[in-house]
Amino acid sequence: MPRAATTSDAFNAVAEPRRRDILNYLALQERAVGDIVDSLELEQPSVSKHLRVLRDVGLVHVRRDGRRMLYRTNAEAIRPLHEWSSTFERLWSNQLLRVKQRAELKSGTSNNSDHNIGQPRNTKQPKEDA
Amino acid sequence: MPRAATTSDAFNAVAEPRRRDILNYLALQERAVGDIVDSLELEQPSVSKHLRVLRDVGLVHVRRDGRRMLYRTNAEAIRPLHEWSSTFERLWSNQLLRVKQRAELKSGTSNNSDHNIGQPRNTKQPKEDA
DNA sequence: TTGACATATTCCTGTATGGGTATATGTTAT
DNA sequence: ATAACATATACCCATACAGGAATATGTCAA
Repeated sequence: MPRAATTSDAFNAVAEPRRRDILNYLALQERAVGDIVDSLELEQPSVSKHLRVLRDVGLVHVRRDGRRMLYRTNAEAIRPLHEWSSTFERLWSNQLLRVKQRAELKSGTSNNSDHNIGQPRNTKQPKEDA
Repeated sequence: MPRAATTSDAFNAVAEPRRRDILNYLALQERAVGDIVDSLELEQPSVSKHLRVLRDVGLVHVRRDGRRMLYRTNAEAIRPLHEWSSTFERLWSNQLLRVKQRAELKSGTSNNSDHNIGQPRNTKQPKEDA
């Protein structure tokens, strides 16, 4: 099986840098395709294709204005991504803290006691190691 | 050109659901490959391959323990993802707010005044529309 | 209707997957 | 040295890109 479709979810859609650029660009104002082409310096067909993907995943909204199509980022659709990454937020604080502590007191006192993100499905806790 | 390599950055690496599962699993404790295999119910070679990708992107740390390899999530490497998605945080609040406002007062008073994420490169502002 | 303008879609192609299976590499125990 | 255990790599394959070029679709203007 190849990689999952870019249209399968926000994670896959956003993996492409140009699409992130587009989302940034469309975050505050709705814009016409031509504006994206000019501003991001991409080929028009390329932009249309990227927009197609973003649209399929719900990352952008579209509206017709005469002959133009106005796109705008749908921030809501980015939330899952943000929430998933937030799961690790406190971890990197801890990790930095740990490094600090190790540097200050040169004794090996490890503190391990975070929260939920542990076992996903089976919850089949092996030995343990830290 | 096909899609960018999964090892090109965290965004691409994390696009694969199994890899996110693995990162979740390795978030709190370092674990041996076999434990991941058992817990996530994946084939061993598959897990090794995913770990290879995660390792190349710096999303996990490895350490040898006898014949076992102990992996652990490197939360730091997830930050870029979190920061990018955070850019849109206030937007979805605003969008929800807007919907609310529209529902309450049925007059069309749009408020547009966010922050930076607008033009990426050229800064070629078209008309305006909200 | 015809043409200009704006955007979308189609076709073609090289390539990097991810899964499955088999096998190589590395480490410990006997 | 040999076998068992733990992981990593190598192969093979079907597939979904993403870019480029050409063309189709849709809308407004004259």
